[in-house]
This record gives sequence, C-alpha cells and structure tokens, in this order.
Amino acid sequence: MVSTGKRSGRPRAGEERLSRTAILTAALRIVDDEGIDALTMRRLAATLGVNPMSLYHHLPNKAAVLAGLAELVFAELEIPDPGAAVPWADQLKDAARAYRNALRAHPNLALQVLSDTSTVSAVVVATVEPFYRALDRAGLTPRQIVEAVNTLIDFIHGFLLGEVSVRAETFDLAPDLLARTADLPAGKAPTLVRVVGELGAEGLAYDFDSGFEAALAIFTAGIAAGTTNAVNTTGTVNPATSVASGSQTAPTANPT
Amino acid sequence: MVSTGKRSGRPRAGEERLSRTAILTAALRIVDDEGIDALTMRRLAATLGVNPMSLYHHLPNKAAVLAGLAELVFAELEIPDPGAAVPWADQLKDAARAYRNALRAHPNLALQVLSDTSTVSAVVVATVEPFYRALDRAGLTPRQIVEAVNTLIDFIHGFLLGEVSVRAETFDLAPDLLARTADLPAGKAPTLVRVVGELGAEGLAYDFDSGFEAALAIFTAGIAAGTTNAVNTTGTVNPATSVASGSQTAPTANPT
DNA sequence: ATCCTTTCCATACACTGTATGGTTAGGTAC
DNA sequence: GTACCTAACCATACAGTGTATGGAAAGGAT
Repeated sequence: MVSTGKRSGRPRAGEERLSRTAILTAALRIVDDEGIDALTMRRLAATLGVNPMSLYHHLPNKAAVLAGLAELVFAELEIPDPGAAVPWADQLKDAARAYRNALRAHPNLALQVLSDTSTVSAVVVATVEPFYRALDRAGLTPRQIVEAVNTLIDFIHGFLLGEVSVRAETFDLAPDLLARTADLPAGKAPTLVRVVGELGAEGLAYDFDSGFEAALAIFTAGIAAGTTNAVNTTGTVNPATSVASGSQTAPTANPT
Repeated sequence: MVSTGKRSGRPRAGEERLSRTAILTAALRIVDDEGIDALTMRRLAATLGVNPMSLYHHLPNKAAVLAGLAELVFAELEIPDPGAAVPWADQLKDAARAYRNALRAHPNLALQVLSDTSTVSAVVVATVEPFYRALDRAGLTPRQIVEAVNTLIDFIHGFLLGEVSVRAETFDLAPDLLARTADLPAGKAPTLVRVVGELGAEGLAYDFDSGFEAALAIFTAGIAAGTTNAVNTTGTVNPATSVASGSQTAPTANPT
C-alpha cells in the first residue's frame, strides 16, 4: 500500500524506474566495473531494481543494449579542431589522439565497439570531419583524403585492439619482445632476434603512448610524401600510381 | 556387440574417435560454414559422433577450443620472403599482403583471432621475420624497425576488423560513404561532404583491395621518409625526434 | 592378476536470453 | 463516468549454454 512499494502493474506517473538511457547508463557502469561478461539481462535488471523482462519494453534484446553502449561511447567522442592555427599534420595527430582516447575510456567495451560495424561506420562518418579538414589543408586529392583517413582510422582500431587487451598498467613492449624472442628455436628468426636484442641494449622504454606517436609520425610523413611526389626506394610515388596498383593481391596462393 | 557399436567405456586401441586436432578441425569447419555462434560444445560433439563431455578430455574448456582455432589459422600463415631480389618496400608489401590473406581465409574467426592477444603476440613474433628483414635492409634503427612493424601489423588488424564484418562480396566504399553523408544534417561536416561528393563524381571504384594498397603506399613512403631525414610540413623528421615525442597524449581532458 | 590411467558416456546444475501472458495505471473517446 | 487501448511493470517457463561429478570399459604397467 505504500506508494513506493513494489507493485505488479504500471507505475504511477513520475515513478517510472526505467528508460532507455537509464538502462544503458547502468549497463555501462557494470561493463566498466566488472567487464563485458558481467553484463547479463538479469544482472542489469537487478541493479535497476526491476524484473528482467521489464527491460524488453525499452530495448528489443541484448544486442540492442550492446549497440546502445557503443553509441554511448562514441557520443563522448569530441574531436577538437584547432583549425588553421597549427600545421595540418598536428591537426591530424590531435584528431587521432582524441579518437584513441575516447575509445580507451571504456576498455572493457572496446572489442564490442570496434566490431559493431554498423555503429562504427555511421558514427565515424559523423565525427571524422577534423581528419578530413586537416588532409584537405594538406592539399590531397579527394581520393587520397579518403584513403588516408581510412588507413589512419583502421590503424587506430588495430592499435586499440592490442592496447585494451593488456591489463597491466605499465606495459613495456621491449622486455616482452625480448622474452618472447628468447623462446624461439635458435636460428629461427635471426633478424628479429638481433633487432630486438639491440633494442633491449638501448634500454629504451617502449610503451603504448610512444608507439602511437611513432605511428603518427610515419603516417604524416607518408602522407606528406604523397603530396610532394617524393621519391622512395620503390620508385616515384604520385597520385596516379598510388591508385593504379588497384585490386592486386598477394601472389601467394591460399595454402588451405 | 558390433565392434563399432556405441559402448560406454574406453574404445579399443585404434578406435579412438577424438584427438585435439580432430576436434579443432571439426570446430574450424563449423565456424567456417556457419559462423562462430554455431560452435557449441554439444554441436561440436555431435558432428564428431561423441558425447559432449568427451571433448573435455582433450581440451580443458571452450576457451581452449577457440584459442586452438586461432592457432590453426596462424599455422597457415606462411609469409613468402623474396629476399634481396626486390626492393625492400616490395618485400614489406608482400609480407603485409600475405598476412592479410592468411587472416582473411577464415573471416568468421577473425574477431576471435585478433582479440586473442596471447596467441597473437606469440605467433606474430614467430612469423614476422620477413617484416624485420625488409626494414633492416631499408636501413632503419632497431627502434624504428620495431615501431614500423608494430604500426603495420596494427593497421592490418584494424583493416581486417572492418573487412571481415562486411558480408557483401563486392563492396564499394564510395557509394556507401555517399549514402551515409547524405543522411548527415546539412552543414554538419562540410569538408567530408565535399570530399566524398568529388570522389563520387570521379566514379572510381574503391574496394578493400585498393584501400589496402593505398595504405601500403602511405606506409612505405612514411618509412622511407624517416630514413632520409625528409622534410615534411611539420618540420624536420629524424630518428631522434621521432622517438622524443615520448609518452605525450592528447591535450584534451577526458570528458567522462 | 592387480591397479592406475585413459577415453568415453550419463546425469545434473546453474545460468543464459527471451517468449508468453498477466496486472495495473495513463490517456483518449464517447 | 465508463469503455477501450496502450504502456510499464512482474511471474512463469522454456530451450539452450558450459561444465562439474561420477561411472564404465579398455590399455598399460607391475
């Protein structure tokens, strides 16, 4: 009889306990705190003080909950655009850093977000404007711009895939590589072993942040080279040939 | 009484129906044919004509089955190495194409493979020797080599993430982008809209293959620029500064 | 011949997403 | 007011999941 007591029918006006956003917010908290596997419909309903089936009046199924979470993460994605105040390469790098950071904010959700293609492509389109602006300023052709943006976004996705699955707070790739190469059969991968050995000798820290920055440097240099018809060791690179390679794939047959 | 009849105890010598590889082979077939969700322990046991619990004598749990599948896929990864017969950039590109193709052979498994970090890092170490050789020939420092290889591998992973989740046989990004940009609110992303519009006007096909090749061109150009102290619009790039950027991250605060 | 180990099977449990259908309140039409 | 429809909740139930437990039969070692 108490007004807030648990009754079975429709709640009084203003006493609704559920809404799409309330559900998604609770779900995001569970995933952030305890991982994606902890998110079950029963668990979600319990934290909202509600019967599991009530959730289905606001979301059609669990897949919709996960898609909604991906949406939430991207909604936090605000890419700063310093505009013409900085060189285009810095503008591009800032956009890339912001994109990475937004997806890193919810590591337990990264795999879901990255593999939810429909959400990704829809939202990416709406948020990558700064990337396009930077490359437009750099003087690339439309096709080169699309190619460069896709390449950079794909790289960030792949980078995040590796980054979020390492639990340790401080991760240094150099020792990890050293340990792994030590396990290899002798003479198996001589160049790898030598290179990693020399790197270890330098004693330089190689964490995710510096790896990301190094990648950005490679990208911007490669993009800049494309705009200036720079010569590399494979021969002349210009807009025509960079596209003309077309649909060629590896000459190796599928060994299956 | 028939020798091949279903009995309850241990099978006679030579009549064992199970083994780790037999299980994994059957599992791979299910995943290839019907997708990763079709793989359940009961289903797997049924196709092997065996009780579900029998599987647990050869693999400790389902996660081990999935990890084993990732292993299988990487086992097919044979990266050709033309050696010094071709320029280092072509050597690198061939390795990248082979890597992509190996993981594309089992699209339903890609997500599992890419997110199984322990398998990935262990196997990647053992198979990326050609990448290291190519970059060693290019004259990079050990650190630059590790940076470049990680960048390239991460890119391929991200690229595959997008590629395998598109079901259509023929996919052209240009029309897809056009359609998506058409849905944007007017004036939302002017550069994006203009660039994509111009790209559409060109009428050029933009499939995954050409996108991949374009990315490889950007990479090799960027790597080559790093070795020759090339000048880009942000200033001088050389080994020292490409590392010195260190652990800097985006200046934007986390908006959570 | 005895005992341990290996390879299989049968049963059972806790847990999952969700289909079905009931109960109550809000909103609209007469 | 009084039907009637819809919305927001709850209770029950079902098929399917991974796997713990324990038993049966054969192989191998002593």
